[in-house]
Amino acid sequence: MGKSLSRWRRQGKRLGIAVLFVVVGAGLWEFQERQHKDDYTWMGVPTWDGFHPTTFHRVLRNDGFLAGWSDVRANALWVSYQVEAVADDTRIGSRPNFKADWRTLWPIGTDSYAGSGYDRGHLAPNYAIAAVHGRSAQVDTFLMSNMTPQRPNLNRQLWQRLEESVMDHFAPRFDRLQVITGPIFPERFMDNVFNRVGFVEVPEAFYKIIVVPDEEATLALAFIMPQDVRGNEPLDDYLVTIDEIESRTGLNFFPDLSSEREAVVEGLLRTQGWALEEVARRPGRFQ
DNA sequence: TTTAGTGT
Repeated sequence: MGKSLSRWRRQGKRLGIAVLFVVVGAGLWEFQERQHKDDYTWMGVPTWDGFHPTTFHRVLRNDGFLAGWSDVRANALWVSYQVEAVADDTRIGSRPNFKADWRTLWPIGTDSYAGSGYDRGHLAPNYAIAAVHGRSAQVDTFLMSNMTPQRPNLNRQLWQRLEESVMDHFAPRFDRLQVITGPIFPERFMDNVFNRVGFVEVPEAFYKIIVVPDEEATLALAFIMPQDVRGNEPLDDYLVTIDEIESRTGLNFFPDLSSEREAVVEGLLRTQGWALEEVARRPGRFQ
């Protein structure tokens, strides 16, 4: 009797220790996860309301950026990263090779865009991530989970000019920026469901949100650029409010923003302070 | 090939 009681106690103790390990481990994991998200986002990662297969996604952690991966669209619905001003003469390492990403589940190979007429367009950009976050982050931007089918005129010209403006014009003005970028799909899922490059659904447009993450004086600039552009259009032709991007993507950006500030930051189109006119017509590098 | 790529 006494023997079985002490064995029971011993087992109880072991179980207690195991539970303690799980609790502490889960707590550390959660802490680390939150830390990681805080480093790469501002006012929370994008969320969505209700259950919709087209907005449902899971967060992939990369070095230098997060990606909200949709298994339904085989696209990242958003990528989130921060940049800061770097020296004018900053050089980055040579372009890494594109790389398949096993986390996507879909077998998206580096050659799966070949002959499609679409470029493998970066969502989180090579240059900005490399210049700010280093080589291993740069390598992660070449994961196929960070690619989306983009028409060459957009990717190599208009979109490239926008990305260049972020690092060469906006970042030096404000020191630090929060950027969220991603694809936009036609309103009706069935209209576009078979419009794919391999497994990857082809977006009709792309958005980029650029925010000065200042508690008091939040400035935000947002763009939507369609696939079919010539490439030399002025950047400010594509300005939109964050609200418009939210309504076209079904996502909620900066969910931790108070509703009063959200109304201003997301609902109004304010370009004061950005000196957009200085870069809007700057030519691209590749034409 | 200056921060974007494809294709030979």
